[in-house]
Amino acid sequence: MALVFFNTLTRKKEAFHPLSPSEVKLYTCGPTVYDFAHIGNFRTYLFEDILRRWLNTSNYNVTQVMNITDVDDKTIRRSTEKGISLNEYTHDYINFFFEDLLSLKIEPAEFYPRATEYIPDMVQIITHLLEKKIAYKGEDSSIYYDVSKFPDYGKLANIEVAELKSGARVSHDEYDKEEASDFALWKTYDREDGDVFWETPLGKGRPGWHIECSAMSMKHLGPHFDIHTGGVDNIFPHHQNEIAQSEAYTGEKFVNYWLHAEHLIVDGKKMSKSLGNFYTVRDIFKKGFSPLGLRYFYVSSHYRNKLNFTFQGLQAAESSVHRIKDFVLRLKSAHGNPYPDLPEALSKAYQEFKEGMDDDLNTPRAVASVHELMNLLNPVLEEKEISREQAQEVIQFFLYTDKTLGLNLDELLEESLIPEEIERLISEREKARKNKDYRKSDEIRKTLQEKRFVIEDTPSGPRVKRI
RNA sequence: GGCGACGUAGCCAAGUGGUAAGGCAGAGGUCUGCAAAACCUUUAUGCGGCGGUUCAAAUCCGCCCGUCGCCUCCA
Repeated sequence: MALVFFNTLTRKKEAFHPLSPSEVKLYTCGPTVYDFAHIGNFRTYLFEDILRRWLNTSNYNVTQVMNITDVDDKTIRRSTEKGISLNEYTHDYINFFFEDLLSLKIEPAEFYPRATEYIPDMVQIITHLLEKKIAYKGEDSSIYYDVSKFPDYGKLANIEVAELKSGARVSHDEYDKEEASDFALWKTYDREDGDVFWETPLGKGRPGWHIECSAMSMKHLGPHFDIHTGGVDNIFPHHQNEIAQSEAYTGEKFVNYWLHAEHLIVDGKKMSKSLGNFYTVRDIFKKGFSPLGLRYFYVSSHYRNKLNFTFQGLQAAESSVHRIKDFVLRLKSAHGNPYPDLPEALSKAYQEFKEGMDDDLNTPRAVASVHELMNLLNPVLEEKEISREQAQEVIQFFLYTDKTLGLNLDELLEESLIPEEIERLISEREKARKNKDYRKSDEIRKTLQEKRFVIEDTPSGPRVKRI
């Protein structure tokens, strides 16, 4: 089976065909850097990482852009409150964001454009839209997009614009635009903006939110590209508006596949600071959970289903990661007789992993194939009925799956090399144990623990692990 | 009010017509000087409820119940 994605645009699973046979152009909506990103944000970024990794594994060359929104109402307000410049303020949160990406082993995108660095590109698009009479200047001198000029407006979210206009939450009085459903491309300068403004042919002001993504995506990926992703909350209005702006500007189709990640909820409820169920990834690590555990937790659910975060669930993920790591280390020291059924089991595992991933990134299915193989081989390993060469083949399978799952198994295998000094202590301890000198053996175990190695005695001798 | 998603074991989660994957937790066991870890066995006559279609339904249809999301700048 070939790779299929659920496309929000058609609300169907579609076979994936990039515009250019081996290249994929991918735009992923990134953070607004007004605060630390939370575990819900990272669910989406992790989904995008899995997407990127699977495309790579499927032999596509991926060019990924992730924008950084470093100017908006919140960043301006908070930097003003703190009494520092917008740049100073966002600088820190950009760094924190990259640290968090790194800790979760999210592979870097090719480009991380910042909104403030693309003002001229936005101005160019807006100017063109004004010339085409698709945009207009409102009573407050801000520039708005006239959605009635875009026939398919609302299609992405399956929303009728006619109903929008009478929507309960929209009050006409508050706006200087002609229709409540129109949206801002350029916001004219307001006192509250402080020293955040750009003098442009459009007037003194700052960009609206949606326009940055149109400008930055098209700049790096061209007017028409393959995949655009984000959280479900971005479907409307953000992504709809991007389509309207971009297609009106270029006259051609903007994006072929729109993929959206469902939200993470906490204890069955929307995460919010007032409920006390709001966590950043840093909060999670402070509680003693590992980045890989959190990664596995995200992967254990399909990206289009709501994911209910609980500490019990996270603990389960941690346990699963341990089990996988342990299995891989066991494989490393395997040396027995060849296991005749291995080739069949392995090819089945490869096939099921691939089928799961190809089916709209069904990670729970893919992960199950890994566990099934472990369930089959653990008893085999117990009986030493697998050869060193075969164990290597199984390790290759795990490394293959790990290119997508990202549990750092390659590093684990490298680290599993035990320094000579440690080996010496282990054999010394074994000697003491044989002589029933348990005081000495326990002492050595303690010493090893201080050097961050843990000993596990098994019928076939001691095993050592790094902690 | 409009649009939409979801409801499978104690918890998490696959499965969209052929008789319930997988994980965690629990229970029992193996191993062990102790410890820790690991490994093995085991856990849903049933998939929110009630009807219907069918030889066959978690899967299709209808109604109901429940949870949640979006509906103008929240991933």
